[in-house]
Amino acid sequence: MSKYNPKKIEHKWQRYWGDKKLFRADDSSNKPKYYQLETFPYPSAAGLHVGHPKGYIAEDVHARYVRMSGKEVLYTMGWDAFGLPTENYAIKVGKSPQEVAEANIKNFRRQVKMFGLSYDWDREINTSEPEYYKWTQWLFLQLYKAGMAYQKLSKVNWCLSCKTVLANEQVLHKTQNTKHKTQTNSKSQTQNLKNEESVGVCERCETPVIQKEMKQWFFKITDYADRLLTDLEGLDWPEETVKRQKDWIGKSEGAVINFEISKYRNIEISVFTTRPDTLFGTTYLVLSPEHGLIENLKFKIENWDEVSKYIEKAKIKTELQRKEEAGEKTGIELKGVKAINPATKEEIPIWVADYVLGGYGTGAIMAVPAHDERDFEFAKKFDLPIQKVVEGGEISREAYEGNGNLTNSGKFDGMDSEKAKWEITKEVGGERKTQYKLRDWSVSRQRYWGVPIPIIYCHKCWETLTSKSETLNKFKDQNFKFQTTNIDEIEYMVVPVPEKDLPVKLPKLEDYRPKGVPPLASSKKFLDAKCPNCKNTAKRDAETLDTFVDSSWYFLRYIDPHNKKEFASKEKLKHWMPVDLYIIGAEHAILHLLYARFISKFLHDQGYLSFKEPVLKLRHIGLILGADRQKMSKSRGNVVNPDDVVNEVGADASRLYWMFMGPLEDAQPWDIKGVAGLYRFLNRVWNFISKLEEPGKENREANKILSKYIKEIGDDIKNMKFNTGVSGLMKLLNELEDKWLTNKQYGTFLKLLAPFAPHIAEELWQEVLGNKKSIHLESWPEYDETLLAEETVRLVIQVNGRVRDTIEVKKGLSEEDIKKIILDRDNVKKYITGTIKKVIYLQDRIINLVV
RNA sequence: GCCGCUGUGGCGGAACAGGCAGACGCACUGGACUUAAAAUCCGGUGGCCUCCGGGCCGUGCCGGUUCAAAUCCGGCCGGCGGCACCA
Repeated sequence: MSKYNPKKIEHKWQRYWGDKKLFRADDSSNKPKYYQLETFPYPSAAGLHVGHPKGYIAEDVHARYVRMSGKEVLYTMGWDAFGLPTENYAIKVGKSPQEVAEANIKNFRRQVKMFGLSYDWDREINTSEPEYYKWTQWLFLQLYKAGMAYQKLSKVNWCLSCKTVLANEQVLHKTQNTKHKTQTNSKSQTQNLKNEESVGVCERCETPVIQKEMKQWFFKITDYADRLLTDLEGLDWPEETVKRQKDWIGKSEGAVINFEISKYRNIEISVFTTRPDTLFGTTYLVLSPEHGLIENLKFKIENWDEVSKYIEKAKIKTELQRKEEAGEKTGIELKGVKAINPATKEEIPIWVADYVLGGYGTGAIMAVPAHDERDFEFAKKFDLPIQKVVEGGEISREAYEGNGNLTNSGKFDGMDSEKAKWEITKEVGGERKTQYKLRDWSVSRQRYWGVPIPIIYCHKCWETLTSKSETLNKFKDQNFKFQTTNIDEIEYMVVPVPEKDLPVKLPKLEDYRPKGVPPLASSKKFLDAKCPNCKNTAKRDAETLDTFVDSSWYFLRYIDPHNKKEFASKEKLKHWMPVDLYIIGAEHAILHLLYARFISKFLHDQGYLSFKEPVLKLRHIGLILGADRQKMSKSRGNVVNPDDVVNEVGADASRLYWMFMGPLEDAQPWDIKGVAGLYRFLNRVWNFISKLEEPGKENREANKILSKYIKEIGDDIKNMKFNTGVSGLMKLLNELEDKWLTNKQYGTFLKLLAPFAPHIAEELWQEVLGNKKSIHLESWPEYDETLLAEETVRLVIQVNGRVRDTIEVKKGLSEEDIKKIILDRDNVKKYITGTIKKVIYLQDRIINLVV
């Protein structure tokens, strides 16, 4: 008998499955479809780390089980290849991003393949290939046509020295004082950090980063806010993920109320409030530094110098700094102007403060210090009046934010605040309004390694447009909601690249380093374009799309990855979508999933898709931590490379170990020592072949045991409890160990093992048992109910709630039967000191005698 | 600060839906085999006490509900993650 040698068999079967295309997803199969999706990885230079395989193996075990259960499974892999880290790495090593990405993908593919995952490799995609990004650009154009893609000025992180936009993750959060590394108490360390002033600096040159307004493309995701919220109902998603999406969308209901400016009654300040019932308690207004009205009031503001200085300072603060300072209120009064409270008709002061955000609501608030904690703090600091208008708690040290009956509110006194909200809104001519925190999705990136934005800017068209109305009509015919833009003081017509000209290919460059303009702008060949409309010279948009756009629709491309006419055929989409199971890290709970849902809804509205929600069932994978229980990172030096693990014990034992470590969604520390147990287990499976029995001498007891575990292990996989599934296999083998099995019985065992350890199962199935077809084409075994019913159970006997005895009994006995049997037992009699007052009996499980 | 998750042996974890806490594995340990070691196989392993029959305690802490609590309720403490002035 040969010894178990994973190296010898694993590669062999991987090639066999690949050559036979065993896991090809058949579009025209008449089996029920099942679409399984997992995060397609970002192929970094570092290669796979041990966190990746956890989700992949779990999906593979599940996919193999679902196939054995008679479904046609679509399960494949691709590469989210565009993105900043690759570009930066390429610059660092002096290669092109194309070369780097290609090498990374090659390495990732090799690593992924060594686990023997049952992907349909014919559907592999790569977001950085023109065949893919052509459709990303097409998607952009559809959004543009529908008026869902537009340009506006927006704040970006800008490094004055590198002259480039920085992503949030490129802004280092640097503290002014040096950290004391000897400090061991983590609590006091956090305390220290909080007291230090921090600034955002460029990761490359350490120059402080400022906020700069730049023209950026946005997708109008806010149009879908309400549907993104309500359609979350009914999805089989982790509760916390649904909640986080809801919080992110941030729906709040309130009213917009206008305040007149005293003496200048034609100017009004609009505020959004969720508490119009507290209007009588509004003792001042606050504008955000960005508020447009401030400039309008310039000549009426007596302390303009101070005000403009405050505003300038506030504007260059990075988002990080603003977050840091949260709680420390600053602000300045606009002297010389007053607003009129529409409820009390009294004059109230107007302030500017950066605790009011420009991007939310109307960028201005009515301050009710008695009933809002932030207003309260501000009022205390600047000595502003506090007027209580809701009967509730004391207002001395903090605001009362609850509901109650009104007071000091004229004719509304005594009214319940919920009711008063809308009564008061009506009284002052306000308007009920629903507000969302969700902002439009900024998609422009001033970087090279991404999808070029398929837009051309034409000055000539703009000139004609403004002089001749027939051009205008021409654009109308094209069904575009036409837009114009201003770049460096020159006006342009925004002309979308015609679909027939897609893809706009990403050119190779000499130099990828940022130089103040996007890298693509330095390529004259790329930049110069013929206007598709007037045929004159025009220029291309030189920026690229956020990589979240690439990944917002990749699961649609898997369905029809080689389609040259459409992003995917309608029939195929209808057949395979929506996704039946998506396993993804919790870090993607908001952005990626929100964007994917948004794009699906958009394409649905455009008539391309027949479903509203792309993912029916979602599960998260927990992190694999280092042996030190810290997040794995290069700097901590606790990173484990999966290559080493697979080299050591083979793919099957590794797969089992990943699954055995613990629940899928929990984080677990990596402990290589644990792998040994799984390797031992597989050896025992292998060595069992010396105990195979002739047919006809089937051991009935073994069938009972098998039946029990067919059910248990199948249920575990279905419920994605892979850890107990593996322990089930071990228990099963332990229980079979002293028995002889027929080939058929051993084959049943191998089928249960097959989803978890596909190579060894295949080897034993074909080479030892002599089967001619792959075990992975077999059906999941059926269990015998009558055998399950024959099993005896161990009944627990309690007296006064304490376990005093156990007894082996047939299933299904009545309380009377049980009592007859147990009352004679010494262990029971011993504890029954008086009369039995009460008996609690749970059939086949427990009997409790209360005396 | 707010929100979410989480706390079980030396370790990873198990325990249907309130019903034997610690399955399964790691590590450790006793034995068999071996000249020896490795591998393998058989056994032990929460703590304390024991007259060796067993008894008591035990799932972060305090209290409650129940015949019965790791599980349900109230309060507190620790760990992890997310959000962060959203009017």
